[in-house]
Amino acid sequence: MIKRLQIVEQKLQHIPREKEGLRLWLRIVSCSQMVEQEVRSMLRDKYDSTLPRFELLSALDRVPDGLSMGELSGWLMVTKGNVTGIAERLSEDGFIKRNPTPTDRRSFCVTLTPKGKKIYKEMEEDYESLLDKLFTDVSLDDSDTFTGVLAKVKEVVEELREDRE
Amino acid sequence: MIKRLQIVEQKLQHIPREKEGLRLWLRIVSCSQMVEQEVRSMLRDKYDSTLPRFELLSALDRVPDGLSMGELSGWLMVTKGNVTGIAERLSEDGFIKRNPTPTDRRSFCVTLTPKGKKIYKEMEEDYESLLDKLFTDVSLDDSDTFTGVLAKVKEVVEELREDRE
DNA sequence: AAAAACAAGTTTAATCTTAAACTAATTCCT
DNA sequence: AGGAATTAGTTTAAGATTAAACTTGTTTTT
Repeated sequence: MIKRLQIVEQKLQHIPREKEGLRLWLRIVSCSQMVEQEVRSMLRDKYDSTLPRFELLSALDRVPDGLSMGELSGWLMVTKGNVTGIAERLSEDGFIKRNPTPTDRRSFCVTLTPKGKKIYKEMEEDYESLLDKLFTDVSLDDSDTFTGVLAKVKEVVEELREDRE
Repeated sequence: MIKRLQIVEQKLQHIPREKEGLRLWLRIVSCSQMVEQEVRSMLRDKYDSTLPRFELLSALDRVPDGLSMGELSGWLMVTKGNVTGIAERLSEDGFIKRNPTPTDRRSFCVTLTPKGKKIYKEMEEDYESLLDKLFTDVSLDDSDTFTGVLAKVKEVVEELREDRE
């Protein structure tokens, strides 16, 4: 059985040395895909849940006062329509609650229910220990280098977007 | 208007310094999301196309003899059912062709049509110049560090998977 | 050669995702 | 105050994605 790692390397061989950005990008994507796959498997097998659901719960857990649908959309970096769907299902399962906002009748304040808090705590523990395992070999130095690079790239994207507006 | 960058940083503040792996992972994810968003916009606005379509064409462009559906699935790291759908739409648009394999009647050899080759070449140029722009500030040294880190993480994931089998 | 095991792709049902159009509420402008 | 512009969130239509069940063809085993 051929390893996915090998496939990616095979893919990268076709890319000339000058295009280092492209090379790096493809490596980032393939690594992300693999890690996400692991996280998804864990969430599905152990909690019958998904990554988007987990991420929404995670956002709410970090902001005990709750978030509006729009804030969730920004926080998760997905469209508002997307949040509507995920929140709907989480709400049906009783993990979150959509409270009316007194000052704005269009808006909700979404919060975790006790049930949601409880399940999230368990998920979070498994999630963090999985990532800890996967990133265990990464030194603090490398992590800092990495962080700097990612920040630069994100800055460039931000600038590009601002130019468009 | 609040920047996504700021939202991510806000998110990360809640994470204790010990959990460096988690921190790094969230940074990778948010950076990937932003870059992918840019690529998607470009492909949609300029080619009325999508990233999965582009990636399938890209795989075929690099292997002129063609790939089977299963090979495409491995190459793109997605399920076979997923490939079926994307290939179907690309085929309808006349960008790819599914040729029968003489030695195995279950299998196809998928190749680019001339039309597909032509459009891919144009897309590829835009894609590469976009990534070049986004990664322009990344030094070769940093890129090497990065590559090492990513390789390590992927190794760990591979090992984890092997253990499961 | 027949049965069993396996492999290549497709289908299905569910969730996710997006962009764009839409509804309803709020704010801004004059 | 009253109309215009903006904003919060939903809906819609189409594609992407997955896991699991399935169909058909190939290989292995006995």
